[in-house]
Parts: sequence; structure tokens; C-alpha cells
Amino acid sequence: MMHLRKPGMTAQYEPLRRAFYQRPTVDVAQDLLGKLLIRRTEEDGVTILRLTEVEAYLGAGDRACHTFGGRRTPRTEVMWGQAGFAYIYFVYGMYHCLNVVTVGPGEPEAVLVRGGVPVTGEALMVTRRGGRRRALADGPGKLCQAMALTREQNGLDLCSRGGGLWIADDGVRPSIEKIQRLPRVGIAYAGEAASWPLRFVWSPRTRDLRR
DNA sequence: GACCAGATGTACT
DNA sequence: GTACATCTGGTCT
Repeated sequence: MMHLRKPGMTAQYEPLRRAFYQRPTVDVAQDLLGKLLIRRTEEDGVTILRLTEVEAYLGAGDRACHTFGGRRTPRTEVMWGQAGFAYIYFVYGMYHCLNVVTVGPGEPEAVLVRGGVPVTGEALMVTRRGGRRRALADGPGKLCQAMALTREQNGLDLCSRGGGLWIADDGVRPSIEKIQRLPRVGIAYAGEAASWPLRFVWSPRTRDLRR
């Protein structure tokens, strides 16, 4: 597979600054494509994914969003806070989903991180995925499994390396025409919002993955 | 390939 | 009690 960075230099990537996240959620979602999701743990070291699929969730007016209608519960509390923090929740009794909070306090919007391709630490991701060598992180549950993300990482600040989870820019720029806008997945209950084109999918060719 | 059932815990009604 | 921002392994083509 694609090892485009030497493992030794991987942890040096600077976290995106908070201003990146303090923008309209749709802009943040689209701009996250091609960025590096970096995970560092004491036990395992560093794993990195390049993001290829995200969804925007637009807060109180979005029936598919956990904060629809202004819902504010212990689970959704992180979404109500500062942009640039991780909102991780448990679904279907066995999986986790990673979101990044956008906009700012009192505007509970977020981007669901749905998929990425391995850049560094692929063997470790395979181990975390129970030995499955394919489809390592092409869905939100798989992505969290490959990156060892659970509710323990809920509320981490992505603008700091201290929590072992951050997002960085290494200069790769998806070309706009390679990005598809589609309806979001798994939200048929959301009425009109189910058809909103808030899912962003980047299908990179190998050469697109280089700077 | 497509389709389907089952697994499972939490939030919320 | 019900629905859920999912995935896997089985079956069938």
C-alpha cells in the first residue's frame, strides 16, 4: 500500500489551527478532504490516515444532527463547545463515530469523519481491525477501530498534540472536480434533510496523494 | 457483486 | 420500549 511518508517524520506535522474549524461547517468538511488524521498512543505509536470521506451536520436545523432542535444532553455537550474538538459517540452497540466540532460555542455543528486511506502504521491498523487487511477505514466505525478511538477520546482538543489525536495539512490538495457531493448515509429518518448533499467523497488517484 | 439478518449499548421517548 | 450518523458474515445470483 501507500507509504508516502517516512514513519520517523510523521509526528512532526503541526495540528491545524483553531481558525480552520471556526468556519461554516460545509467549508470545513470539504477542506478536510486530503488532510492527515494523526493518532499517537503510548502503547502503539503513530498511525495516520488521509481523509477521503466526510459529512457535515448542521446543528439545530438539521434533523439528522444529534443537536437537532437544540438538543443538549451529556452526550452532545462537546458539540456545544469550542470548535476543533473531537466528538466521539457510541452507535449500534459496538461501534464509534468520530466528528470534529465546527463553527463555535453555541453553534452545535460538526463534521463526521467517515473514511480515509492509510498513510502510516497500516500494519497496526490491520491488527486493530482484527486482521482484516482490506477496507481498513472506509466507514466511520472501521475508521475508529483502525485508529483506536473510543469514547475515551471524546472531547480531545484537535488543535493540540497532547491528546494524541490531531489533523494536519501536508500540502496535498484534492482537485475540486474529484470531489463528489452526495446525500448522507444512514439518516433516512431525517425527512427533507436526508436528501441534502452534505456528504463529501474524494476518490484520489495514486498520484493525487503526493504533494 | 447484491441483499439481508443479527449483533449490541445508549439515548431518548 | 424504540431507534440508532454501523459492520460482518451468510446466502443468493
